[in-house]
Amino acid sequence: MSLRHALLGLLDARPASGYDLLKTFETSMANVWPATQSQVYGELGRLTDAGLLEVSAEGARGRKEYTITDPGRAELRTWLLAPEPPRPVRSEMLLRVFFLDRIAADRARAYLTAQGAAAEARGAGLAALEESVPWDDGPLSTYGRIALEYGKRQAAMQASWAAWAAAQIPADTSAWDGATGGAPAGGGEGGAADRAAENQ
Amino acid sequence: MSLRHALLGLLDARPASGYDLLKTFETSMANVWPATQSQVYGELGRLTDAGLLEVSAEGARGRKEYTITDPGRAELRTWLLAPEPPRPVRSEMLLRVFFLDRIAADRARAYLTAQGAAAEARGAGLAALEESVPWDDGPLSTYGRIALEYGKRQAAMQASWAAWAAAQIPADTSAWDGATGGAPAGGGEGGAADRAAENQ
DNA sequence: TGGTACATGTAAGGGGTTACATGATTTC
DNA sequence: GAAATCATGTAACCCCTTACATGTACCA
Repeated sequence: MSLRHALLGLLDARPASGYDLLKTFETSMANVWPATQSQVYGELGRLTDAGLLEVSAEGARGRKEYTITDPGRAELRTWLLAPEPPRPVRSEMLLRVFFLDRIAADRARAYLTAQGAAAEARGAGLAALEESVPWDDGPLSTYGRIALEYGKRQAAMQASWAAWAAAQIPADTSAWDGATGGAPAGGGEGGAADRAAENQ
Repeated sequence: MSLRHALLGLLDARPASGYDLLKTFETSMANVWPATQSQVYGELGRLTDAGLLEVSAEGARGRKEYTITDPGRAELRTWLLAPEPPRPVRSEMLLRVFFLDRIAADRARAYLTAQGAAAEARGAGLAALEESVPWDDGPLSTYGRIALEYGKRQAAMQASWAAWAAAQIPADTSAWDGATGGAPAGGGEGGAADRAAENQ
């Protein structure tokens, strides 16, 4: 239930309306914890009912400004300090890799190359962003740079992995014929790829 | 709707029962695309209704063995070849980083250090797994190694990022007092951290 | 006055998690 | 005979996405 904590975190910095928060979710937070209009308004209502937020002002056009309450701040700090168990990770990309032996080798290579190109584009976008931000020595700059650095390193890792991976597929895969997609037939020993993805 | 494709991919290799598939989701696929019992049995029913699977045998204890059909294979290949738009990514860890200025610097440093240790443990687990698998030159080994390598590189990247990040937090943060969590007050210019996370 | 931005809300449906519920077969 | 394993199914609930629905204020 982290949308709740994202809202508390943003409102802990300054009061805001649903509309204000929504813009943040569509821009700044878009790649960390995106949320839709429907979700934001709904959760603001629930947080208010729960006493973690309160409506501190009502403005023109039905605008409601929300302010975090003491219980809300307590909840935020609890969440920040509690090492909750990591949620299950799903990677559609790795799922595809898992089954890439079902398509022709050149198609598989093209898929990996495209993934690499996409990662490089993401990395370039982040580098440009880093240049455009006037960093200082304050906490916002420090943690902002840390978050941005994660994205840059992840993009770089994905790009180099994809290049490496594409090169792993041999130019001549004629020896694979018959083994491709065909059942290893044995009643349950599982293929190497099965075991390999464990603990990814 | 990738659970569907995970099931088709597994059944494209060999027929299996829901119970068999379930074991795969709890072990081999656990870190690529985990799924629960509830989900697997439900989706197998829906896939059968849709004609992408068929019940090819019924065994003891009500066991049903599912086999992929031609339309099922076609759907699998379509999915493998279609570059669908990437789904939104959510990272609870980065969301916490985003708000780490709300807690004391030593707590923040401890959080990052713990993340690094967890990543190192994952990496070690993958290295051990790699050692234990009898790799060959076949397609299963090739794509299995590629998937595993992704996990190893990601773990290494996370560990080194976490170490770097912890070191970014200055030993003396007394200069941060007052700026921490306090609203920049301005009506919407946004802090550096906001902008920094953009496009992560 | 017409368009854009501001501003909030609801409804339907998909996918996932947890928990409940049941029964057959094998193994010790 | 008891326990573990095999084997399937259902119900409730949560979170998210998309789409529908409505109305106000500002600006050119």
